[in-house]
Amino acid sequence: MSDQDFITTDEDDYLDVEDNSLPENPEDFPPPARQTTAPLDNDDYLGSGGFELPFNAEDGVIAHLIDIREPLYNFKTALEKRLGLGLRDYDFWLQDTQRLPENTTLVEQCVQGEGLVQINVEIKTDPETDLKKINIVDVLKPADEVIAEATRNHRLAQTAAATASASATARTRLASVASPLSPEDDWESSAGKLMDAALGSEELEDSPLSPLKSPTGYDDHAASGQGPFTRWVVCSAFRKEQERLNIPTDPMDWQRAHVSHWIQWAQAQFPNASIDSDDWRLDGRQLCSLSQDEFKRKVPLDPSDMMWTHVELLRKCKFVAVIQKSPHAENASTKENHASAGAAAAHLLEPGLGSNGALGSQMPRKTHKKPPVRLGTAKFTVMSESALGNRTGNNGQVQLWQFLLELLTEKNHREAIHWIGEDGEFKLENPEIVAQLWGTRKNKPSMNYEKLSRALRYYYDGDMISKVQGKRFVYKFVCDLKQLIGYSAAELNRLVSEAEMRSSLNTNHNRLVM
DNA sequence: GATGGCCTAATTAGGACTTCCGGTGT
DNA sequence: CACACCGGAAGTCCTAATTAGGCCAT
Repeated sequence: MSDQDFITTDEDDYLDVEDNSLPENPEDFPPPARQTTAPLDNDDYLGSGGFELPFNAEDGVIAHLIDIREPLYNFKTALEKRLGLGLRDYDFWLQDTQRLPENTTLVEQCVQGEGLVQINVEIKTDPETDLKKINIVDVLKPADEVIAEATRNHRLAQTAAATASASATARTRLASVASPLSPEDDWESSAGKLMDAALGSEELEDSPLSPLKSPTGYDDHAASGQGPFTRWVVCSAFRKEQERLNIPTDPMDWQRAHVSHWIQWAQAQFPNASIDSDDWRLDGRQLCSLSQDEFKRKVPLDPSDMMWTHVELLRKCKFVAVIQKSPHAENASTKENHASAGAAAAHLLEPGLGSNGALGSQMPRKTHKKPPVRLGTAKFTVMSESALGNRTGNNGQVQLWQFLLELLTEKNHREAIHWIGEDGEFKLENPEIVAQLWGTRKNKPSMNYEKLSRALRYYYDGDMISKVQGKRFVYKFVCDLKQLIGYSAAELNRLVSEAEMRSSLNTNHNRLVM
């Protein structure tokens, strides 16, 4: 692994489709360990078990560098040393959902590769269950320079400890980027992340949907689309090919011909990797069970493990990912495409293009010559390619349709706005509440439904949202949500309904227990 | 002194609304 | 008559791209 940006594990609040599946709302999400976190200092040095990173007092998250091949009990020991606490009664939890045996390693928890990763944890006692948890909220792949600096600081600290006093500290100043790894990239949760990504809310820190944030500054980079790491995006071109050729979403179900088709595509996509298609006469099952060693034998030359990462995303997340091009490259490619004949249609399929290509061109607006609908910068790492913003306009700013989608994927806003049926229709059950929420998000306190509806009417000329005639407060997403964010309206509706149902069941269960 | 590279600040362009308002339909 | 809805017009806010100017090295 190198400076690669995997699917971030945080902020799965819209669609955590895993076992609990669905959008966990802010109030459902375990709060930062502020109240229950043991008092911590910021003295950083520690001996074995990794390197310390700054403790984020703001949200109670402790960042720590550790070799992912080390068993978790080593990490616990390191934490005990660092915090001066006994953590014997504490168990490791992954994002509050899955308990991890401490004799296992992160590698066993689906984090592939080797070397140092940054683990963000919170020490807490679950107020409901009284379980004592070392809750892993994030596993991040630090940039090389972060590791180098941590190592350097570690050595400095050791020297200081040896020469000065036992209290010598080496304060690491690691405000640089880290690349999130996913410790549990099953398909559904990843898909949920795609959803998050596509929604692309920019208000990472302020958003109530963002209970977690990286103490490393990753998010800033992610939000700005810059930073020394790679963004992976779902390749919409391949997705269309999949649909056209009936290639199953799950690579496990691929036949040899599908794998063959994919590897030929990959050859073009990863020209620097030594891919010999003859080595890939496999079916999907074989592909998915490929070990890293076997992969390396097939692809001995794989700069920055790009191809390997791609394969991992394919196997674990069930999507074909490509590297997001830089805005400049993106723009250049857009220009090239526009310059070429038939570009308008062709560039929709071209990887790395901004959504203006995919969406905007379809959505002219009367009052503006240019396409009205564009996604802002996504706060997440893996996103639907077509959902990426371009380099102009409101990049980084949430758009109304995104915001509405966001609300529509949260069960706790169903009283204000909810899906109707399976065709993308939705109703503002309480338009003024929705308007207020929108106004809050945009820092427009005087926002009301009248103004919000005007903004919605600007969408009518495009292919994003239309009005459902004759139904009060009912609008409809007329765009291809499946293509855009990976979920159709029907699926979103179903998922949110399920989440709500589960939530009410849990509530009832808790009532019974109490 | 001329040229080129780099950096930074100012300007410009454009997108996505926001605000206001007159009008229509139910 | 109330209210949802429509759409024109002007303005605001934001981001990204472009341009201008200063500094420095060659």
